[in-house]
Amino acid sequence: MTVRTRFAPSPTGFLHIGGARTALFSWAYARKNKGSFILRIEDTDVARSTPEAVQAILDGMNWLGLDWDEGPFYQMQRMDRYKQVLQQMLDAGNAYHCYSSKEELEALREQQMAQNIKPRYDGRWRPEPGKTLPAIPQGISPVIRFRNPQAGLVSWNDLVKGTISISNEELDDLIIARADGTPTYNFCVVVDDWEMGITQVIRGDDHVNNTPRQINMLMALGAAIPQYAHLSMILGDDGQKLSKRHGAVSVMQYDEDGYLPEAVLNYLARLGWSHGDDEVFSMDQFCAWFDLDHITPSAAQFNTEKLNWLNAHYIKQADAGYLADEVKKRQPALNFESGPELLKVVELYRERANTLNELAAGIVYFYQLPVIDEAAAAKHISPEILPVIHALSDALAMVEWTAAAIHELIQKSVTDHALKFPKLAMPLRVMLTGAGQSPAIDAVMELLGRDEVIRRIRAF
RNA sequence: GUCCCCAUCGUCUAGAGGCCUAGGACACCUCCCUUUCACGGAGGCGACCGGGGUUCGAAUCCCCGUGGGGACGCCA
Repeated sequence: MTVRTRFAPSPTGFLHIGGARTALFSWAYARKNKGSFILRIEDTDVARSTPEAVQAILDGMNWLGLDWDEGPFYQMQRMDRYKQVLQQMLDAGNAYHCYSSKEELEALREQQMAQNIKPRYDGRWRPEPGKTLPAIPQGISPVIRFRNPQAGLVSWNDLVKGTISISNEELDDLIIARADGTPTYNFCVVVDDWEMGITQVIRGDDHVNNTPRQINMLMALGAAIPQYAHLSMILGDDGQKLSKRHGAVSVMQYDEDGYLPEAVLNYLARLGWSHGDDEVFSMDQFCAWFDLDHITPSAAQFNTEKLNWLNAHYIKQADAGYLADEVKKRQPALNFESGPELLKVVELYRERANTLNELAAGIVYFYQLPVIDEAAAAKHISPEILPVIHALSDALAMVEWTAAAIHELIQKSVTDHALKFPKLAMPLRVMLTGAGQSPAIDAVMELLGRDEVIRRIRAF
């Protein structure tokens, strides 16, 4: 059977890191098995769904390069079909109208909680042979409930967690259509997974409890039951649950912060999944290796340090032209025509940066006068060394302008004055770059250019 | 409260009864490289939640604790 997986976010916010990993695994499973990956937007919560959120999710998927084969399908555009199935279930006696008010149900819940039992619908409107239903109240539009089996066990072999069994006694008759007639989440999922021919449902483990209900409905419809794989959640850097107000950020924020999609993808792939000791791999490699057997069932804590390490790795590997473009995008105010070729500067600086933003910030002094770190200046630029540097700058005016020749010249000056190399290199570094750390000073000088180097030295 | 799930270094993980005096990666520490800071290289520190079983043998299987998480919506 051809593998068909899906990613089914609800457009109530951006695509965050947890959703991204769910999408990644679902996508990879389809790619690995030469199947199809379907994108479905679950927008039946009209009050909370927004077109902006849909776009944000699409943007996130695109940035990561998670391409889908079918969709995006929008559940709100499938209303007619849901209503048909709803009617079909009503006709077959698998569903029924319930006239209980929200207040009534709330009271029931509170009463059950007070008795320390699991709150659930008591079936007061559930038709049974020989049972007399309450009189239908006037002016109330009923909801539709699924007639869940009352005995037996629902169990499935979860591809991540192993066998999970839940007794039907734990389940109640869930609402599948609201009073206004719109179907609810669990019902839409069932109809869609069925009709879209989903073979493996890969989703967050907050859905474990929905699974037995969905299986029961699928069975009532005579539909094939897909396999389920429930991914555990991702915790924040501090071990706390991610939430809107705590650590949950859009994947696009990682773009803004200077992370490469390759790094984020590679990091996410290794969060909860492993392939022996392999840590760094491409998405092609990942798709070839990916399996559900090696997914951890336990929750994983996000670790920015490791992401940084991977990001630094991908910056070292990246095409210099790509890095240059990213730097330009991140330094819109700089005039790159006024200094050395950006490609060369990027090559010099790339291995010192963990993020594109660090790279972009690090190369600024090549294109505008640096802000001098006063502490570094005080430490390295002494009155005694100044004449030596000035003499050196005179000599620089006529040396061949290559890093090697410049280095030789500095070395000669060092020898002539019986100094150690840093005695000259450090003050030069501060004068030219503003700070006490930089790439090799001769390489910096070569790129900066003779005129600019002499100008900056003469300012002291 | 009820039900479900989870549990190896600080973190991500390897581990499917003997290959484990538990391996790798990030972080941290030391040394090397060096012109500073990085990069890179070599080392080091560091874990099987507890208790009972099963077995010749358990990180691995079972049970009970403990701890953590999730679900219990006319949200998804």
